[in-house]
Amino acid sequence: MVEAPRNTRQRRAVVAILEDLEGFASAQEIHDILKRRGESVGLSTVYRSLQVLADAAEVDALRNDDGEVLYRQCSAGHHHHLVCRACGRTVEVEGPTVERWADKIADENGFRDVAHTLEIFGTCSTCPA
Amino acid sequence: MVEAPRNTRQRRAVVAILEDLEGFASAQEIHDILKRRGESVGLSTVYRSLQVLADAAEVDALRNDDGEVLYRQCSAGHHHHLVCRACGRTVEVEGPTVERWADKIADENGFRDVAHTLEIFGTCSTCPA
DNA sequence: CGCGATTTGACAACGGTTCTCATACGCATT
DNA sequence: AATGCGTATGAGAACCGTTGTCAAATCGCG
Repeated sequence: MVEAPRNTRQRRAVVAILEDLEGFASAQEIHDILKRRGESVGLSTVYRSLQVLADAAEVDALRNDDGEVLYRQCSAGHHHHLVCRACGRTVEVEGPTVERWADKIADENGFRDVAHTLEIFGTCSTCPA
Repeated sequence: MVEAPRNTRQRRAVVAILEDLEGFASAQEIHDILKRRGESVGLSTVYRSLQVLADAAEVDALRNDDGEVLYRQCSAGHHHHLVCRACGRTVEVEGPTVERWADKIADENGFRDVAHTLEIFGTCSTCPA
């Protein structure tokens, strides 16, 4: 049995931010927001909390073009994202057809332990060009 | 009119490696291969060459889970990749259905300038678990 | 409370990538 | 061939996101 994680002020604060945000944000952005709110949390702790949450599949993580990892509180189950490059606003999308297609392709080529990444990036209607 | 890039020994060497490789490789791997072959090229130059090639769409670039950028000489036209996590061996795949699906989703949500990333990762038949 | 194990945070370290700048060299022109 | 201009190169430093370190703080169970 794995130890339950402790309920610390810091972890609660990080989770609270994630609940407020509707889009993806980087660890450093979340760290900045916390600092601005006066609930300062060490940067290492922010990273650790996000890792734990990501491992527990309570948040989704993806990498932007710059190689930064972005986090977001997401609904359960397999889904993909339509992300605004400008503001981070995100729509969760599902594509059962795509899942099947990817698995079939991999199978046909003899690949095992298959996973796939699929993200759609664009500029959302409320952001300027 | 843009200046044509110069035809240097170094750039030729990098291109030659890419022609030999069948899978994705990182800049550092390519740098190592060059060193092993005795055609040493500075690491900065390898990075620069790959950037130039990627900008010219002569090579494809993608990020692995570790955040490293991998490069590969690819055929023209839009396609995706089935990549072996272990050895980098890569199969180019096309999914017209997926393209249409992604564009439709983005359109329905009012997103412009849409792009998408889609890679399938697995372990190929010649690599151990 | 009191104790032990976990968590925190300031800071160092790390790894991939980019920048700097003096030198080398491709290439068009004589 | 020799010249000159400007880009390319390379060694090393700098950068930046992220992870590791470790002593001090703190959670929560008894």
